[in-house]
Amino acid sequence: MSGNSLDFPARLRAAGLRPTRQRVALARVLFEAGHRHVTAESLHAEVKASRMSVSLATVYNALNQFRDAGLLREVVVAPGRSYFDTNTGHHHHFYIEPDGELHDFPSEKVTIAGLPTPPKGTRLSRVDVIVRVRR
Amino acid sequence: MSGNSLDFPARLRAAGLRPTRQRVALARVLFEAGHRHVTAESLHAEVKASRMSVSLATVYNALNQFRDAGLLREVVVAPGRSYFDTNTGHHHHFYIEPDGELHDFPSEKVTIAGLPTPPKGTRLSRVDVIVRVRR
DNA sequence: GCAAGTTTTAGAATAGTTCTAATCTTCTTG
DNA sequence: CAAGAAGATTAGAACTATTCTAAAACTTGC
Ligand SMILES: [Mn+2]
Ligand SMILES: [Mn+2]
Ligand SMILES: [Zn+2]
Ligand SMILES: [Zn+2]
Repeated sequence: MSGNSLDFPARLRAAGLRPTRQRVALARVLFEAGHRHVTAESLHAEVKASRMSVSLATVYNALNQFRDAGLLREVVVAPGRSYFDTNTGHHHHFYIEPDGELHDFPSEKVTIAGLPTPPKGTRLSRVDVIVRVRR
Repeated sequence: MSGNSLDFPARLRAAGLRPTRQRVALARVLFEAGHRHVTAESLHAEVKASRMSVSLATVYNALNQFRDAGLLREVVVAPGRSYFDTNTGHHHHFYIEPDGELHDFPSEKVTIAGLPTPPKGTRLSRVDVIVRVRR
């Protein structure tokens, strides 16, 4: 009884999205294995290799819709490209600079103490920790 | 006896850069007041308003050279644009999401405990903390 | 099955950034 | 301080990631 069933049409419907062939194919690639970090281009290449072809515009549309629906989270670590993360829970990232690889690490064991209060008139939205490493 | 004198030609030379008219004008705008966070476009607009005109290509060249020389640091917080930061010391950022504003906060009072060790074959390069807030 | 609303798509458009190559400036050397 | 070499600036073209447009193809509820 996992909250993340493999019935992708149902999961899309639950998120308020019509389960079109393209969205189901993308959801399958994104969610059927463990957590993933993809770019629009990498996902497009992957889904193309998996028989069903989906246009790049649709990949961008789906990634933005999935993010807006809370199925994905967007991660900005490098100028010029966005990553989309199937892990929507609290966690942080290693970013391996030369190859552009992202790895999760849990936020549970990490303690951030002494953060100042947000500037006047603002509310906290999210705290991102990016540990940049090189080979 | 500040390490950051207002003799911009000398500072540029010390960084291994020829003190051309354009670079001196940009350095003045960037470094003569306190710490700043600029984008290429915002710096271009600012320097244009200050009498001397500098092409956008030169602004990009100078920002990249200043960063490579250690005079600036590049901050990636939003998809599609880079910020350049005149504060090159250890510190972290508030990012005010709707308006794209960046504010520093010192890393001295912030303690990050329990960070996992970098993946095999990698060395730590930098830890970025971005506190995203909205109005 | 049909109509009504949605989605997909190819290709055009846009935004931020980098590149090209001609011109101009700065520096070195005599 | 003049001349030449090396380096910098610039306009505009090119490039990359992403979004937009509008026409054709789907999905859905009846
Ligand atoms: Mn987006
Ligand atoms: Mn750059
Ligand atoms: Zn992640
Ligand atoms: Zn800063």
